[in-house]
Amino acid sequence: MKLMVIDGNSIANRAFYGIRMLNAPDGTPTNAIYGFLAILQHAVDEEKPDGLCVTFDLKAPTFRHRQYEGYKAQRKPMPEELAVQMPILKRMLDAMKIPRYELEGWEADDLIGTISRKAEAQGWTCCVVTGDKDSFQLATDKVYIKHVKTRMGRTETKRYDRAAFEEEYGFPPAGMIDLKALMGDASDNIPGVTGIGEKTAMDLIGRFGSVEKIYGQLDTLEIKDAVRKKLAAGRNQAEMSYALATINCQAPIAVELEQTKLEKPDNDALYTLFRELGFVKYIEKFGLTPPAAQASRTEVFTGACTMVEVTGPETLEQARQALARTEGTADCWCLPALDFVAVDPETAGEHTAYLLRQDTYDGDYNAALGTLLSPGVKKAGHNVKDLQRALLERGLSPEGWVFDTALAAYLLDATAGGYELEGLCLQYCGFLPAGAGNEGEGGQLSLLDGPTAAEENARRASLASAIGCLREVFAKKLTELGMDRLYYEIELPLCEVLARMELEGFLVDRQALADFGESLSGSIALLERDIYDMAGETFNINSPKQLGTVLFEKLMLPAPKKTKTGYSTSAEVLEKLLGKHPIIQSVLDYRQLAKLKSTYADGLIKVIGPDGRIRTSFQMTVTATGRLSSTEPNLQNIPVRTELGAQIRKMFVPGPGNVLVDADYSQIELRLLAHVSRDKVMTEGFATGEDVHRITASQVFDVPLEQVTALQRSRAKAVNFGIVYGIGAFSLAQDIHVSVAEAKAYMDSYLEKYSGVRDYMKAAVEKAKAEGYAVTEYGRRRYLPELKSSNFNLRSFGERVALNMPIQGTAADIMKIAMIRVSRRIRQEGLAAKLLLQVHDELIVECPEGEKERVAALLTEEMSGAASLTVPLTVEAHWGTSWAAAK
DNA sequence: GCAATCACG
DNA sequence: ACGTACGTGATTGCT
Repeated sequence: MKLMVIDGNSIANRAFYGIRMLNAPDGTPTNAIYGFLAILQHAVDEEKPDGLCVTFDLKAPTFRHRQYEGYKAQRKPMPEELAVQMPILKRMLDAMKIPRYELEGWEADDLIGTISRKAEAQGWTCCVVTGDKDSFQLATDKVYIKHVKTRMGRTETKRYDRAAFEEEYGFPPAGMIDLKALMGDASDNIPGVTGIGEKTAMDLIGRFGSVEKIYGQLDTLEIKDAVRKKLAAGRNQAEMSYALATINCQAPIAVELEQTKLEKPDNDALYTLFRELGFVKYIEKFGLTPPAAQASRTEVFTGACTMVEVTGPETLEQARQALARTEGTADCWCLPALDFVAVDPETAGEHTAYLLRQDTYDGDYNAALGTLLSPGVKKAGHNVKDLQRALLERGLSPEGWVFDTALAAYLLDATAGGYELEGLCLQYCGFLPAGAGNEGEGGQLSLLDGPTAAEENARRASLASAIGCLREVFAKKLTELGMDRLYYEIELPLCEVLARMELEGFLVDRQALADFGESLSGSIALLERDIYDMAGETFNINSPKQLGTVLFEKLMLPAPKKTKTGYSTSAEVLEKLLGKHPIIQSVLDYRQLAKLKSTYADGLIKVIGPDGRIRTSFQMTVTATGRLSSTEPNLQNIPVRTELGAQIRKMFVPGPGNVLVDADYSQIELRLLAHVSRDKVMTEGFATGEDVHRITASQVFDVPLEQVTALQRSRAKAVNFGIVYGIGAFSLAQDIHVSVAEAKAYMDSYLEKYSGVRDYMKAAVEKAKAEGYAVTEYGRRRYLPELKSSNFNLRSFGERVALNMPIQGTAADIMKIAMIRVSRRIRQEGLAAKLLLQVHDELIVECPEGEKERVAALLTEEMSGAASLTVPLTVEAHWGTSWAAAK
């Protein structure tokens, strides 16, 4: 029999510091709980114990405090973020039916010692799971320590039984006490002998065995006289430290090993807890089901309805009629794969769900889909933009979508990370759709038998009905949070605009891209040879590790300032070394060309469609601020800043007879800063139509506008940017290569001249602190639990975000409004123009040559008119026969 | 699967 | 004393 004893506080601590911040849906930090569970699971899997229990420290002073008042005196209190997790962690253990032991006046280690001795006495093996070394002294032939280390989010364990301990330390486990008696323990404030550190102590114990033996023959030991002196002087300290470090295995607790035997968790309690914490994965892993009280609700959405598979004209007509009866009420739910349509059994008056699948439909599947999802049927879906794109690809109408559960979840919490239907359903509706977790994740179920067709259909029905349930909950919440306009008038209408943009794609000149790639290959080969020559060896220049070794060890270039897991070889570091060795320039050039080739030349060629066009995918639920992002490929980071990189933009072209029109907002974020801060000076500056950075330079450096130098303007520009990001003087100094004092002077001068901005910055942070979130002019939120953190860095980050999010986010809102307006105007005016791309403050449209003036004017009007601010919202539009030419 | 790097606004 | 700017995504190397 084997007992596993877990050192609760120690493991919670490891988990807390080793795992990135996690939050439950309500904002409660959960990283320590999550990590504890992960470590627990891992340890149980490895050790397969028969019994399991956890010990905890209590706040009350222990007998050691009475022995020595300095004991743990300088120990910092547990961080608030961890402290709030402890009661929840204990609740979790209770729900898991894992006994936990804590005793006033005793430490967890004493309890562990007591329990392990008892287990040993009854012939059990005992495994102690801890992150500290204190309990190593407990190791015997039957008791071993499983030492847990977390680093970089990974947990590693090492087993210390008596033999392993002796091998590593060179003396038996009990020597651990003697070791501490001599060297002390800073974290517990155990003094040890003054002047004796780890090395000396290890040596002494290794050679002479124990404190007792050392003091018994102190005068004759073969040691340096200095050490002998220190030992003699510290005898009292050593004896007291010995006592403090000794784990007392006689704690008065009643432990019945029988009680520790593994039991099935309390399903209802654990389900409820995991649901509160948002631990969807663990609900699946533990096979938990909703408590009976919630089950009735689940049933409505899963098993209770009849399933009609639409397999031909007859069933199609039946489904069409059912849908017609529900017209206008949005009770048709569509699965992401566009292969399932369900009708709410309650509102439709009949408990029926209709399933249409391409593989089982006998007839024109597209036509059937068009019938079920016609514009007149008001539909709710999850990721509507993708559904619309799929419909458009089949030549069907993308209209009639009135709710998107993914978008709603995103507006409710933009930093949640993912918006899987299963997780949302659990979090907001209180049940997990049937069959969730039975697939994927390498679960055993899927390895044995796949679900039967009926089970699979039930799963789909359940998922589809989750959309119906979520819609009810979300619609209410959006209204409560004042997000109706943002949702129904911005996000939802934008879906169709984006779906059409994705479908359209951007034509690229494949041949030119290939030629460019070829020419890069040539240059890269030359640079490669030069670099190898200068290095005196060949190595992988793409490997920062190898490059670091060559530059800083072989060529002995001056020690780089930045080190994390080795040398940093970033462009920023290399640029500082530019004059020192010719290899640096070559490496920088190599890096630039390699990037252009791999990511852009080769990377883009790979994704060109058969019609020569590249189709990106816009993500609407990714960013914390409300911006879009672009993936597979990312068309929002096509090079432009360097001349060579900008070549790539020459290969983005219009179709025959067409031109590209490019329109971008001029300084939209700074204009928004002027607007939201109501700063008089900045607002007036924008009203004059002068260059903002120039105006700022004139203000900050106190010179007339016409005397502003190029250097002053560029520094002012950096300050302008920095302010929007909530920068500090240090970073500004780094950025523009001036002293910190000088940077600070610029910022002070800036905030004095633009005092409205200073007031705004203060007010924005205070407001976010009071309300718990930052918000845009259109009501988009970003929750900021960081603002309450006791961690200085995390809190400072929250403060910068509180400044930046309303600005970046409002700009994103305005651009979304503009896109919808532009799209409507193009349709109203009957133009052939097509929106192709959005790059945050820029729109690219392709249109026939003859439309270019009208389109440029239209873009300018609709973008400028998308918001009315206290400053003009200026737009610049250009056209040309490539993206490069249209800038 | 993560870290380092670098492309964009 | 700390540690140093907001928001993204793709590629590469390495464990």
